[in-house]
Amino acid sequence: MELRQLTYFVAVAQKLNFSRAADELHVTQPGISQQIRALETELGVQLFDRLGRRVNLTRAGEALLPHAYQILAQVETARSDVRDLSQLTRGNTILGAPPTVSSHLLPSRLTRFRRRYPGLDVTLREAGTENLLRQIEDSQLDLAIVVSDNLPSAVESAPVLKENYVLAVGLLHPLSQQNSVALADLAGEAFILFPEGYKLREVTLLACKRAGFEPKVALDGGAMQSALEFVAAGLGVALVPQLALEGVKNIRGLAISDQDLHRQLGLVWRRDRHLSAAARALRDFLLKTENG
Amino acid sequence: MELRQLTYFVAVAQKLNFSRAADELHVTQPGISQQIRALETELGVQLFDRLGRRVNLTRAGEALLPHAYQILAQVETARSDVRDLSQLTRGNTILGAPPTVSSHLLPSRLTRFRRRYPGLDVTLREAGTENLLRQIEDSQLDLAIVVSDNLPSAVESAPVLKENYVLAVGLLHPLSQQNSVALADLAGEAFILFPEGYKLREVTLLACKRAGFEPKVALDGGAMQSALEFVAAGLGVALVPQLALEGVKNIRGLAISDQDLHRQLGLVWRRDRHLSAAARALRDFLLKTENG
DNA sequence: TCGGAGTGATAAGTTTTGCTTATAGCAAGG
DNA sequence: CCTTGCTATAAGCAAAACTTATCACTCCGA
Repeated sequence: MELRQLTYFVAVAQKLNFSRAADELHVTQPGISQQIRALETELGVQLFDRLGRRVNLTRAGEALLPHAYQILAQVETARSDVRDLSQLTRGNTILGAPPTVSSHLLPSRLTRFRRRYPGLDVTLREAGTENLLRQIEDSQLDLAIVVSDNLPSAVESAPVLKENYVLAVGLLHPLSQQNSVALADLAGEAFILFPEGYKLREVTLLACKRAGFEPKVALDGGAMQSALEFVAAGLGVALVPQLALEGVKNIRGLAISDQDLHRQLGLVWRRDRHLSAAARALRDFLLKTENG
Repeated sequence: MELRQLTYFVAVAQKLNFSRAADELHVTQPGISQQIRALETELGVQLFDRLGRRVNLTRAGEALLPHAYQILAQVETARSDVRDLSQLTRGNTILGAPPTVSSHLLPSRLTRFRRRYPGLDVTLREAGTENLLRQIEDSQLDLAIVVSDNLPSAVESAPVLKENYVLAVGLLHPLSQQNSVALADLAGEAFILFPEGYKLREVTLLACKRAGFEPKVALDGGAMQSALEFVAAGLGVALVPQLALEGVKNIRGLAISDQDLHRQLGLVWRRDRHLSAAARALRDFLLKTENG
């Protein structure tokens, strides 16, 4: 049983006329006759009565007809389902991002994306860069925004944003009167450190080391949200990406004058995995609207 | 999209390995690769990610898979449905018969038929011979038992039963003492006539005519059942097929000594229409158990 | 009642499709 | 680093499907 045969069968059953069916299907009549006969032979049943110039369905034909309709309809459904997926009318993409990016950069972008592609869903997963990269390699994520300094070779990337680190200080803190500060002057300040696994922790420690001191630690291991609250309360200072301070009250971000501290954010995806059309759409959308 | 391709696709999706799928399907691996690629090309989507020696479904592949399962299952259903019809596990046959046959000959036969083929239904339609033949030609009936003296050429037939006509008389009637009677002696009797369209009416009139008289009519146009009740009540006599008296009390059937009055019953079907397996089974069953 | 139009089956030849063998290319694992 | 296991590709061959040509039969109208 072949789809071609079912198609021919349905056409003949509708027209009750081999020649007309052949016209409709743009083949010649013998082709129809042959395929119908092949189908009849395979099923071991006659599907049509040929009464001289009149053609009628047999009982077996009547039994087959609804199945044939259903099968062909199902094929159409499958086709359009797959096509929808590839033509951006439907689809889901899983996007990973670090908390800072997730909460400060993505909401507006994703809202616009959803407006542009109403059928495309985005699932957002927050995690640190290392974690995200592992998930990309495991194909648990389609795309991720990560700190793209040294990426594994299995992933491909495109730059999203170059972002400076700034020193977050509470408004009551003496330093808050300045616009910038030299790290070298901060040996006496209490620092708030981020947990292991976050780039931010390494960056802070490295920067202080380069500035010639080991930071006094006021708090070690809180999340960004709580860290900022400590800063606002004046309990310490913290080195944070500029983005993290966007929209945050009671904190000032001071530029670092004596070191070039920045991170490069990149959008990454697995090199050898086929990106779905939806994922490609999201990628292109993010890259275009980030930079432009 | 072809069923072969869907079959291959499902096998590869299950095994996530082209070569193993090929083994299972008893083809070689390149055949699988080619068909999958053809399917991918047609759909305009990649269905699998080939990651070196690892194969995985893409989103599009995941979308297609359930459809593929469903289509293939539907094909199997269609196949077995049609096969059931042709292999006597299911089916319905429409059988026509005149009332006499329907009520006296068929009940026991059809009971045995149902016992032999539990899945096969028989729909019984009662009508006179002419009516039945018309319905056969219109394909409203699969089979019919009719008086098969002169049949149209479009039907084929097999003899079922040769049956004599007898004179039905009530037990109180003077003639009921005899075993046979000459029609010629019945000029004075009151006859009960059957409706137009029944062979029985013609036969009665013709027989009387040949015997040299026109019958006195006691009742014209009743059904067999009421006619027999009139006979039993002694209001008249009637020429009826022997079968009609089977199991009827208070009536005797007298053989006709001076004429050969009989009817040939035959099972008929349309010559050029394909008989369903169920109909063939019923036909063969009736012919075998009628005669044997 | 004959002839023509309509229609399906069949035969033969051609094109298309699908399968096979052989081989290349590539990644994972010892 | 080499072997093993896998898929892709190429080329040749076989099978399937389509086409043209023609026959046979029915239906219908002159």
